[in-house]
Amino acid sequence: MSESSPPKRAELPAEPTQASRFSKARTAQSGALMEDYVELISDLIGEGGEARPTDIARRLGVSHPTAIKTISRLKREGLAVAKPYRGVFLTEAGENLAERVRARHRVVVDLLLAVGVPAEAAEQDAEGIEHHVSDTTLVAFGRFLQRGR
Amino acid sequence: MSESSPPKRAELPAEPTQASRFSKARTAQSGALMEDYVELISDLIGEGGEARPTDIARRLGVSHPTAIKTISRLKREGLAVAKPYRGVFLTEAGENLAERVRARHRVVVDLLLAVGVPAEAAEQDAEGIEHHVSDTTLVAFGRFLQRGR
DNA sequence: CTTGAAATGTAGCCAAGGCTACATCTTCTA
DNA sequence: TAGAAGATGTAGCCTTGGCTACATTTCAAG
Repeated sequence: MSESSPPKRAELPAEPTQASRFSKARTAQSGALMEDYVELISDLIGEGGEARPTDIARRLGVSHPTAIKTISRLKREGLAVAKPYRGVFLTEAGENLAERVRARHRVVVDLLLAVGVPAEAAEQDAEGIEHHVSDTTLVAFGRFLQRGR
Repeated sequence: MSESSPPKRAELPAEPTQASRFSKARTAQSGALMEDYVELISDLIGEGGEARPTDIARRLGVSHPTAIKTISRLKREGLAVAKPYRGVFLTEAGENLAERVRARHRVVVDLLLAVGVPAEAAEQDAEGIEHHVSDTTLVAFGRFLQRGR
């Protein structure tokens, strides 16, 4: 193919940068649900000693079959274990993930509060925001909070 | 049904609050793609006078059929218009949305920078975060930035 | 020890958002 | 002005994350 032919039309520079930004945002969003489940299961076990699909569904605001289906994926990905009609439990990997998610959630909420977001909105928005906060940003948030106190 | 029967098991308080938080986070994420498309289309038209599906696909990092399918949804929802083999254009509603999204994006990036997030990470993360920033939080961000300068 | 309510699980449906493969249209250029 | 290249569009498939409807299992009262 001849390299000499000039661009036919506008020819934008392709910008792989922007494309990868969008891709990454979408990919991040994919694991978000898993993170929510894992964190919630960990919380439920902490609160009442067990995590039942029905409680998970209720807390997440979804139907119980939806919860059960997602729990299957959790099992498939090695984050949880569950035997039929018994509760759900986290694997080592699941617990680790839960702890990381919990820590990140705290930092995000604290940061929102620190910049003046009302408590209610901070909790609300953090639920969505946290899944898109990279490690780099998380560290920056931490430093900012440190400075502030 | 007899109200007298005591709870059989743990009986958690149902917490509609938390459930609705999660639900809202998921719903927000649903419109995210539409917002990205609308903003990008607006940008492309601004840059080169037209928005072609191929360019949209490239900038978003998806295949062109995916872009085309999403553009159909944009049309279906009254945000864009397009005639076959001609470019894509925004309706009044689409333009308005684009402007709001653009403004919000700026504020989010600025806030991240203001709290010390490195530029690269700020741009990267803002792409995902912005879709979960409520009006309340946006206003708070604005005030914080105001104070800072 | 029976039994019925609540929990759990299964089947099958839907829309969104991806993809590849293939078909068709436009447009630039030789 | 005829081709070929590139843009556009269509078909069909996949996974995720929802749902409802129905079947099965547990378990606490009676």
